[in-house]
Amino acid sequence: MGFRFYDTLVNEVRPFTPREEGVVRMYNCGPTVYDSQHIGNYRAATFADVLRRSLDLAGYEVHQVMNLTDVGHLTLDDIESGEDKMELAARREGRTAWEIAQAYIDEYMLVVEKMNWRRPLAYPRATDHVAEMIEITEALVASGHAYVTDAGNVYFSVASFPEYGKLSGNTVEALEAGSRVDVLDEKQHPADFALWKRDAEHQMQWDSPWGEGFPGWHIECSAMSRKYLGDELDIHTGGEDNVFPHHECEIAQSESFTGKTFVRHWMHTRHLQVDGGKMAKSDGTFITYEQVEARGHSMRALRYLLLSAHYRMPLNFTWDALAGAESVVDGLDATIRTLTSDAALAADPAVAERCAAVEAGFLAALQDDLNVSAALAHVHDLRGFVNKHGPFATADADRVRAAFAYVDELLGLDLLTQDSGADGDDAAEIDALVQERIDARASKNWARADEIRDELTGRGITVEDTPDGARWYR
RNA sequence: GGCGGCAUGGCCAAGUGGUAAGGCAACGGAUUGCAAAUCCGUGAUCCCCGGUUCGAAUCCGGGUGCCGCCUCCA
Repeated sequence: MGFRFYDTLVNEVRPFTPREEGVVRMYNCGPTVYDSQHIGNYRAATFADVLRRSLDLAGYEVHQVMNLTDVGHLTLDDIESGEDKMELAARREGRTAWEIAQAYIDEYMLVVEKMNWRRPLAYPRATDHVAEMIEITEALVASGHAYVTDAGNVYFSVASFPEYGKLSGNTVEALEAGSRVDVLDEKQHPADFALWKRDAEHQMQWDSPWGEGFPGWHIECSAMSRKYLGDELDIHTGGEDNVFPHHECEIAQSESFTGKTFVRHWMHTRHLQVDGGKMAKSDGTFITYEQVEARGHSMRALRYLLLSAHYRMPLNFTWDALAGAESVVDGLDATIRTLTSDAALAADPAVAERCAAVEAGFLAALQDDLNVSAALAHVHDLRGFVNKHGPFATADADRVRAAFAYVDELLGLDLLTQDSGADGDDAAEIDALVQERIDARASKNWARADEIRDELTGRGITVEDTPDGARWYR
């Protein structure tokens, strides 16, 4: 069975078939780097990561690209009052737009590490691809899909693309009627959007056939996806807000330019809510990894929380929910940490059988439009099975670890490589204390035993007594 | 104002026609010197009203609430 994904274009779940067998070309709308990313942005990136990892797990060769938007992100339809996000941030922070972009890209890459998102083939920056954008814009002007105004701005003409609106369900007529923005005289239709802008105040300027200026926002994705993945993409993802106008405009540009179907499968994720309400970059109420860590939570827990809900369902972030996710991750760690094997035992056929069933069920759930919640039920089944099983034959223990490694290809929690802290500088000292406690317990000196355990606890070390002796971890 | 999505036990969250997955928390029990980890057990008729059906969380209609898009935003 192959994958089935919801396709925003047709509003239903349908079979996914890439253009080239075994290869998936996927473009993810990435961050705009004029500010820190918040956990809402993390959800979108985690969705892209889950999708990518699911395809990896199923054996596809995934050609993934995620853009970094570092220019042109302004209110395209209103040049008079519109403000470029980069320019605004530059003024706010007293730095140049270029410095702003680099600083937030650096921070984003830090989050990439923390959230354990697999790296795409490329993270192209818009400012590095202005030439490609100009190339498409020129062609669109030449073919009559775009026009140049007296002011030197270039707009795409939605009237030239009859299918405009097919992704979002908007119609050109409805957009015109519902327009809340004053129509610019220079635009032929209120829904026309900018491909190139001239603004002497703008810090970022490039030469173009229409004079110095900068590119519109939408054109970057058409240009960069084409450069790295070709004219026809298998999957294009983004947040639900990207459906309109961004992706609608990309379709118009790209398909007018190439004459081919731009994207075979459009996938969008719902926004994250916080305490039941909206969370947006423009609100100033956003939560970042810094708050999560300051509250003593791990990024693994945040990752688990964000991936545990279906991407098309609302997910309400609460600190309670994050604490719950922390418990789940701790539980998985505990199961793997306490997994024991005994070379004298004979293999139990039920182990390999159960592991295979878990893996198969896990993948099948993912193939069903990324039903991660259902997939997680299989992980918990494996966990319960292992906890109840007792010591494993060596080969069986390896099989269990392989099964956890399999699901971790998706979960990305580094389940098998958690550091127990046993190789720390003070490990020998801790071993000695643990041994002293063992002796104390043997002589029923509970006071001393508890004293030692309290001291270790204070140092962030947990001691567990088991039938096989005591063990500790940080 | 227009368009769209969602509403499942304390919390997170699957399930699109046949008598409600899974997890977290809580509580009771086992185990433990006490813990930790682990095991066993306990909870919902699915926002409200009406309809279709032998049968609905699942389909249809109405209502309420929340969210999103229409304007930069994952």
